[in-house]
Amino acid sequence: MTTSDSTTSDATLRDGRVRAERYNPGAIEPRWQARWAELRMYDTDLEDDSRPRFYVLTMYPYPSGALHIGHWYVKTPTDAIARYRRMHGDNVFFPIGFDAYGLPAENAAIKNGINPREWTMANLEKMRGQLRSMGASFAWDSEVVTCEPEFYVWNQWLFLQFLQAGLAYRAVSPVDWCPNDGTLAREQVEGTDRRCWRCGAKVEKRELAQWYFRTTNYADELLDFTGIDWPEPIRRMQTNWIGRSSGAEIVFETAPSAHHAGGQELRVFTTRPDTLYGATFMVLAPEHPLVKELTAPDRKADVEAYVRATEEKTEVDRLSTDREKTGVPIGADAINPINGARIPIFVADYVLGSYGTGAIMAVPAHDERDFAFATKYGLPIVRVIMPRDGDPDEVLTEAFVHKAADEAPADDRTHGFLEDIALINKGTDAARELVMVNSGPWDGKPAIEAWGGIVEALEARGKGRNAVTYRLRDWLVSRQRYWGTPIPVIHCPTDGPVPVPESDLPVLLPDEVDYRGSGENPLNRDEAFLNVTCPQCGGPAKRETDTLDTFIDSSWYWFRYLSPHKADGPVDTEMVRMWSPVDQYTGGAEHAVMHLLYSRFFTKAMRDLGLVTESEPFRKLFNQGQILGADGERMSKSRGNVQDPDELVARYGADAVRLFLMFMGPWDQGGPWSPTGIGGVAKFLNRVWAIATDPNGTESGDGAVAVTGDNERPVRDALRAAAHRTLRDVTEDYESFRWNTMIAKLMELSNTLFRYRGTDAVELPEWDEAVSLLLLMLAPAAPHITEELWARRLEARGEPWESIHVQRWPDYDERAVVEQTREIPIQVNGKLRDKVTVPTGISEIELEQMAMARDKVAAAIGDAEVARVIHAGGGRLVNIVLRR
RNA sequence: GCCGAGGUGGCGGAACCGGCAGACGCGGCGGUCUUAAACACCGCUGGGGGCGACCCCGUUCGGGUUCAAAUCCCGACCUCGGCACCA
Repeated sequence: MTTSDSTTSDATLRDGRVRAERYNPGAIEPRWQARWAELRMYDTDLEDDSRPRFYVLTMYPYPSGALHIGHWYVKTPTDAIARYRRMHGDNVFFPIGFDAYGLPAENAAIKNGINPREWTMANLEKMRGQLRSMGASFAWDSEVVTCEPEFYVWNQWLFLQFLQAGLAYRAVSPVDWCPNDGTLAREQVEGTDRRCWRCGAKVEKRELAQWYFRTTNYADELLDFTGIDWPEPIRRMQTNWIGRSSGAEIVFETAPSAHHAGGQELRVFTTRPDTLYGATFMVLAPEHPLVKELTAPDRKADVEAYVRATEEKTEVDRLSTDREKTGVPIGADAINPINGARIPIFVADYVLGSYGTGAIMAVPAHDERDFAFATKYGLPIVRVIMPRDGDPDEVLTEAFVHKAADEAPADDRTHGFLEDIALINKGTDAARELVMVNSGPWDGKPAIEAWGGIVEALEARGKGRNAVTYRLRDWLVSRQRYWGTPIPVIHCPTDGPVPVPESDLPVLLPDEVDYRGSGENPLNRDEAFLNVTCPQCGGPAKRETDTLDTFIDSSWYWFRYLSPHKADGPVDTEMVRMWSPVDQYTGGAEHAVMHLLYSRFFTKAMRDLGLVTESEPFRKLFNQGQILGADGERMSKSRGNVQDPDELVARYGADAVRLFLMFMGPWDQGGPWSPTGIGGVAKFLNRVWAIATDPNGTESGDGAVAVTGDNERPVRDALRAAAHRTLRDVTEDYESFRWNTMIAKLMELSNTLFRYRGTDAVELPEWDEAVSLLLLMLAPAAPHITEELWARRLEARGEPWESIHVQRWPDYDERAVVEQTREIPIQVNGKLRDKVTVPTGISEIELEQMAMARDKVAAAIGDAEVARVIHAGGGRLVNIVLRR
């Protein structure tokens, strides 16, 4: 391949010299992109068993219309990882695809009357081109597009398997409902004021029959991150989201009264069974199923009014923590199973229907919320735990909250509460100093003993047991939307919901849509889609019109990359076995409790269905930061602060944009977008170009002297030292994705080489080696310019072309990096006074003498007495300490 | 309120283990080249003082440990992200 034709922009200067060819990314980049595609250089032979496999994955984009700079920010450094691994000889798989189902397509359809499929496909085609303009080494032959039947049929198939395995079920329950977007998963409701994650509208509650996936089955396993290397904040967020609390379920019974026979069981969950004697009332959530039944006739009006008021109350009001507690008595009592005490029952909205059993035993002495409620309504407060030397009659002014588990080692805590009985034995002495009071036989005993002892006592009588509760809910997967995977279910008037037989899959999503300008699911009006016969009885039935949450697609798409067109199953189990888990995943932290948790759930569920062998999807995860708009706000079309990468690419080239994004700062940090500074990396690339194409150029630095016989050796050593030290340090930076310092070091090397430009040094083999190393080190980050310069080097030597991207990553030479001399800072009393340059092997005594002999050092010491001299860090620094 | 990340020049950031604070780049100032501008190239650029060799101050703030602290400890303050009556 000839390389020196199209980029030439030679100009003859007035003095007759020919100006060297300038770096012209606009000419180079598309040419190499086409060449790589033509050679299918990045398609992966998945069967290749001869090399180590490395699966690099970046979160697939939603085809929203156009790439923005944020896509570049995550994808181009990920490409550098892929290219770097390839240079280590790995068989790298770096696929790409599109998360093609989702709301924006429908919103566009409603607004502009465009068919969602056409809209999506047009965007997708445009974005394919943009993705290619990155010069990323994607394995395009493995592309997955989730709105294609060959993909979503397996969503349906998996749904049926889940159904059969009891991992999917249908239930009527209050769901989060967005007026624009319909049903939302709990994770898709954001903020205290509960807004839709997509459109920002206020989310309401609605009672609907919906499909769920049983994520809670895996709650405990999802808490276990063994074997995966994920950022601590993500693990924390998931752990908190799952919210495991260990405690006890205790059975209260209603007391007989004028209107009620009593004996009705009321179960509560508590993390503090040790406080059972201090329970002075009970609270039911307004949604609690027994509220109606237990309410006394004379309390009915009040209770109903309260329950209705709760329903009407906005979620903002209900959930704000600092709101005053409210509630009403229902006119019934309960019996405390431990001591037979009769305590009143209230309904109050500070108890949530959706957590635990929807009912609590209230222990005002030891719970802040219960304390506030009891104080407000004048209910008794009975202290049951106090310090060993405390006064049992002391009046509490606030709840005495002391979680025994706080005394246990932090590692053993789950959510700050007692993990299990075994933990009690780990309680420290401080915990043992908290003793029971007002608790019958337990008085005087340490609270941490009562914790388990009381549960045991209850258990013996069938009134309680150890129990674990999670904040995690099952995953609501139904969406009242058109543009998604149809749920493969048929509703029959006689047989109820009936799964579509596997042989009838896929249930194709009809392409013709009639929106009539409303947001209502058009499937509800599609008679051909709707009317079917029941697979069981053959009678007329209706198809389910809800579609699956698009997060289902992203919960297993990376498995599908390994066999995107496989027609007889969702995954190729053998390929998955070879390639799983993904070695390196990159994407945004905003998916912490959604995609990244769902993916773990799916992997475990698919494992239990025998489809995959691994339990975790992604071995290593890196969360890059987010690029904000110049205004510091999230980039969005509506704010008008979106940066279009195409403009930058047109002006500076893809390599410069890639480098600039990497150079901005630490990758996990992100930050507001500002194009100031992109000129700096462009200048760097220009210099690299000048160094490689025109070493004799004159517009160079003047730091280096001409090479003569006298100084040839030091120049050679200096060139080698610069190149090999850079290689040593840059390799480390690549390994830990520290792009900004990696590029800074390459800039330093190029600055060094630039200073030698135009001198005889460029005739030395060490110069050639340094230039070669510079290109190799830069290749993963700036693939086009390095490929071009590499090709020219080969051409100049008459060697056949071979891509720089298949070269081996070089090893640095230990001998080259050894320092002959070293500059040692000399401190007096910790203040820098001078520096001395000494041979590296110098003894401490000699160094000390040299240091003392320096004028500045002597002046700083004056006539004070030297107390001692510190030689720090293996001769890195000398500190002379004076006697005071 | 709870959990997490962070606070270093005019700006983005570097300093990984306590050991020369400010690498690298942007911006700014001065200069070379040019009719001019752009490009390119060279020099200076944390603050203050001094003619000067140099000196003092300086990593959000206040304490502490240490020969030595941006780095470790204690206590504040501020910014960002997540969760939010979870019994």
